[in-house]
Amino acid sequence: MSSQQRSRRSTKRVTMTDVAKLSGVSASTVSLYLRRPAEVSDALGRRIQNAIDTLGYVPNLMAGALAAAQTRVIGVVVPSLVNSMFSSTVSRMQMALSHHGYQLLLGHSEYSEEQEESLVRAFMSWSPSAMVLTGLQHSRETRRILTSSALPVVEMWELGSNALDTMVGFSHEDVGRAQARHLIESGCRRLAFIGARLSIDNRARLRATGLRTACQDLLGSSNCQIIDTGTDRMAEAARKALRALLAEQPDIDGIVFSNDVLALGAIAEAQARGIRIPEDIALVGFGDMDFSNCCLPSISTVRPPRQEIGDRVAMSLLDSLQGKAAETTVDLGFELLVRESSTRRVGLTIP
Amino acid sequence: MSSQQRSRRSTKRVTMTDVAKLSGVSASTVSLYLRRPAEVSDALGRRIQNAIDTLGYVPNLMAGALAAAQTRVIGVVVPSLVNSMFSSTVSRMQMALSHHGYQLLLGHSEYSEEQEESLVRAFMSWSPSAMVLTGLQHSRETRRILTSSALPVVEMWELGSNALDTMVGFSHEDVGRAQARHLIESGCRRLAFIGARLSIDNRARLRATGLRTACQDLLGSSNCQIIDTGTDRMAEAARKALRALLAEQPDIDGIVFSNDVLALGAIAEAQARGIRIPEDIALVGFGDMDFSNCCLPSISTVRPPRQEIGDRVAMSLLDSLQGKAAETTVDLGFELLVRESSTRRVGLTIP
DNA sequence: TTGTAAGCGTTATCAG
DNA sequence: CTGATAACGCTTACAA
Repeated sequence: MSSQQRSRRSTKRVTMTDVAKLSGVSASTVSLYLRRPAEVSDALGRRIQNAIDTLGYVPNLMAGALAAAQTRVIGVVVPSLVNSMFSSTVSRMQMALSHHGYQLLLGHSEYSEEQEESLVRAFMSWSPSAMVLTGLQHSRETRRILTSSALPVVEMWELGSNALDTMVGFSHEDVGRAQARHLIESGCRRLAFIGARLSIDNRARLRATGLRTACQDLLGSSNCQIIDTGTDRMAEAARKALRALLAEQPDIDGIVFSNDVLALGAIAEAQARGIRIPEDIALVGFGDMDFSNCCLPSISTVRPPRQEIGDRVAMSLLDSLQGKAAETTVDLGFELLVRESSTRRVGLTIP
Repeated sequence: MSSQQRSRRSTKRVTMTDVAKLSGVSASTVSLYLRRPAEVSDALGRRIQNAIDTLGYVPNLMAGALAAAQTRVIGVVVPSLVNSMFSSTVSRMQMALSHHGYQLLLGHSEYSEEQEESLVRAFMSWSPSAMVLTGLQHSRETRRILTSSALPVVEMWELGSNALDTMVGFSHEDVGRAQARHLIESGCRRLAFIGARLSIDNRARLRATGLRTACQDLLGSSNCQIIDTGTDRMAEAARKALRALLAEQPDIDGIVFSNDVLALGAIAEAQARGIRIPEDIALVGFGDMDFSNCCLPSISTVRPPRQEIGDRVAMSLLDSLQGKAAETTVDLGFELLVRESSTRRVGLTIP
């Protein structure tokens, strides 16, 4: 009758059972108290809380998640952590969601669909309660995994067709069009687009497309050069790009950049070559970075709703997590900020 | 003898048992195959892999973590996600650690000890395998929790005494001293420090202290004003701070900033007032931001080892996670980048 | 090399 | 409102 004792690793952690023992109730009551305190009598509640405090009990979320078959985790994939636009969004999401007991599992894809897929895979094994992706472009597998998971999914920072579930963002093509219209109204006639990472950054490409479309529509010319700089040392890459652009097309008078750092680099190059901004060339950036309003000339730019996106994603997530129906498309728009780099004195530039 | 059947939520997920059944082996063999494939015969291995593929099995990490009493999660707290210095570090950590199957649970404290504590608390319930904090300043409770957890802990971005476990970073006081020395060698005699968030950013304060110490040592004067701007709209705050500074002390000839955005703002203000940089006032920033080398004048600054910190933290973590002893102090140093904003023509400035 | 069975610390169900 | 007790899906000690 060897009542064999399986020796098992002794996790010296304080468990719910310990709390139950100390407070003289059953574990299920402790569990109930923790999850729905109102349903436990005051007397017991106090005793339990007491035990928790004296023991320093910390619930084991793993066990809880396993038993309840759900976690309070939300997987988030952004292209880059270093890009402060996405960080702002994530930052706001975290603030809002942590208030409701959710944790963010954060990953960056470096603008690669494969990386995104592998992150999604990794996140899925945590059985998250929801997933948030950036943009609408994903690998076939990513789409399949997410679709079949039936999880709430939010795609942010981009609007379009073919969404998985919910979209929160704005139209990048509209941004490009607005930038073009502004430059053209300022008197520019030969526009160009200088972007970083255009080959992989779908949203930047959409803005370039919008620019070109507007050129076509407003100027009747499809001659709008689009230049892709490398990915590193952006400001310097912009200088090089500007040099190349001017060599080929010296009469350029308006340039749109995929971000403000590029614009700043171009300003430096222009100053070095005696090109006047905005008189000779007007510039518009994207992102409204911290410095954009404080350089000389200050940079006209587009402010994306970076924080608003975070807030709305969180809101949407909380809604669907609580079973409420949420809007499936949230268009947050954007703001064109006209500053010195594109403000030409009237009379000088009207053709 | 009512052999009562507890009805339980049917998690329709594919489990390890399903895989086992389909491949005609036991669950433990599947488990073994997943963890140490070499110890399973090739034939079975192939069959198991097959079953996994056809079923689309995704391991449940919760269950695994619970059973093994350990997770592949590392909790990371940074002051701010939006500050790209920390993002770079985190980004590199994630790259390195994800290769070894670790996930990062990321949180930002907004430079508040209380927020940090509550994040640490939240992270602890995931029984992480390690924790990473920023800086050496933590609440008493945070220290207690971490100390008693016996987890590997890394404090990064700061060096000093009183570490919890391992430190990876550099000396901010040394940075301040180096900045002072550089300015003084360039001929400056009346220095000042303009910082954002000085009241809560311990590292910036340490740099200010270093600056003041060096002034004392090299100039024999403790007259080195330290100004704290607000936390928002930094570039504009810097303009205001510069104005205030000049009103009070018009003979200032060297200013150190707690980051490059502030320096950029000050440059704008100086240009607006006809103050020549660096001839009238020499400027040194901190952070080596993307734009620092591309504005006019380019900003002299200090490049912190942002990415190196991430790499070394990951390395250190992996070491201790594998039971190897790791260095407890890793000093990565920093680099003073002398650019136009502090390069005075010789002869002009020697007193 | 493979299988058996005992946990891991919760939550959910259901009976009191 | 409270308490037994059976899952949850996996790992691991141990036996075969």
